Amino acid sequence: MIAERGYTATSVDDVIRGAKLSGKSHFYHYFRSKEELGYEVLNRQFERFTERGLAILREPMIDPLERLSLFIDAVVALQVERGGRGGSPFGNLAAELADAHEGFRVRIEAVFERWASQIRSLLWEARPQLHDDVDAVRLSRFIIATLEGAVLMTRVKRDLGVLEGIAIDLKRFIGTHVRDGGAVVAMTASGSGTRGVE
Amino acid sequence: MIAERGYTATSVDDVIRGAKLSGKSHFYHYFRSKEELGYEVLNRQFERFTERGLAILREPMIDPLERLSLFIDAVVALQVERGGRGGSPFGNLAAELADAHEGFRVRIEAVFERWASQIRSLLWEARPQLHDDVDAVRLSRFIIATLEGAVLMTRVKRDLGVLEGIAIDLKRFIGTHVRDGGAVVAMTASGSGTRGVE
DNA sequence: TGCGCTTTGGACTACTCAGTCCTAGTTTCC
DNA sequence: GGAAACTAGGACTGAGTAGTCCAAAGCGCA
Repeated sequence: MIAERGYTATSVDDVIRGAKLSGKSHFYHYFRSKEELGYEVLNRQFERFTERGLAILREPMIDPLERLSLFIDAVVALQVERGGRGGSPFGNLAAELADAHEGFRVRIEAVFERWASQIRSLLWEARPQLHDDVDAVRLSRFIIATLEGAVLMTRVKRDLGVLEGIAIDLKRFIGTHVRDGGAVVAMTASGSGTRGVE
Repeated sequence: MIAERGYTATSVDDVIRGAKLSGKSHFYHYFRSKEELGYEVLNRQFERFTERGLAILREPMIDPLERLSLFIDAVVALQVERGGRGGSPFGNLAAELADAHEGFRVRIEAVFERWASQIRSLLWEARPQLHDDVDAVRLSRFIIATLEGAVLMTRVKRDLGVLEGIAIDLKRFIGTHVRDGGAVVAMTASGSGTRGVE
């Protein structure tokens, strides 16, 4: 509920009704405040994202750049599953609370940082295939920002084709960092296939 | 206030206090509802953005790709002005209301569409300098999504260097769409210069 | 049997929210 | 002069908000 409707717009009573609890006392038996619930939700969202998304970045048997491509596909797939609604739980909370609530801000910052560090170490692993001047810090931020922005635009336009198109361009951009050895074509090869129906 | 704190988090009473009005009646003399105020705010934000941002895309005396680079610089500068706080008024409202409030959703969609169409026509103008396979629709969406995502990440990390770095990469990506004629270096040349202090 | 955790259910506080209604004085402009 | 628009100020409704408090069950386990 928080991921879809936002933190402020989700009342404790809504949560209680949604979870079919008996009343306030039941809720406050487990959470000291709504804030604490929000933190816990953010934690669990990140855990889920770690399992279903970031895990791909660490697959040891697959070529790192291929993994990165698969990860981008996974982000697209996750969004398709939800029908393009809801968007990114991190991006949503960030937009809502980054300026207003320092507690959330630092936690969301940590989420992005852990995400970025996963990409950085993948990039480090792929370094023999990449140009020497590739800035892993900058590129990892670029990838995250573009994906977050893409998910947001997709939600506004209600068109999953937006996300798919941006994913293709993002892969292409990553491909420009790859040495032109001839053998490496991982990035440009695997598009996500189906285009959204307009 | 709405751009900074969000629509839901900004109460009508806050607005009245901020504008030093005498009371509710004064406010409701001009706006039928809070919703209508929100629409008007969105309109004005877009007008301001049109004047101070999108105008650059239409400058007739400057090379189109150079204009695009300058526009990206302007987005960065606008964010620097605000100290990285507040983020994009469109992105914020989008994240907050895209799923919950159809009236805002369509209006924000229209904003992004008008923005994208400006970039598309610039790309059309620059077409002699670009590769034949450049997809203007997709590229325009990519640029907007990346900028929106970058502004959001910058706000979370409280580091303007994030936005500046992404802006550089974005220009570089646009540069990969340019024909290698030798003369065209507009994109890679003008970085925004200063790096943020970490 | 008895202790402690969990569940149930509701009453209650103090506050904020958008929006309405009413009255009265002040500009502005035709 | 007079109508219409604007400013001022406050009382009020009805609904929702986070959070507290209390009392009585149900529960598992030693």
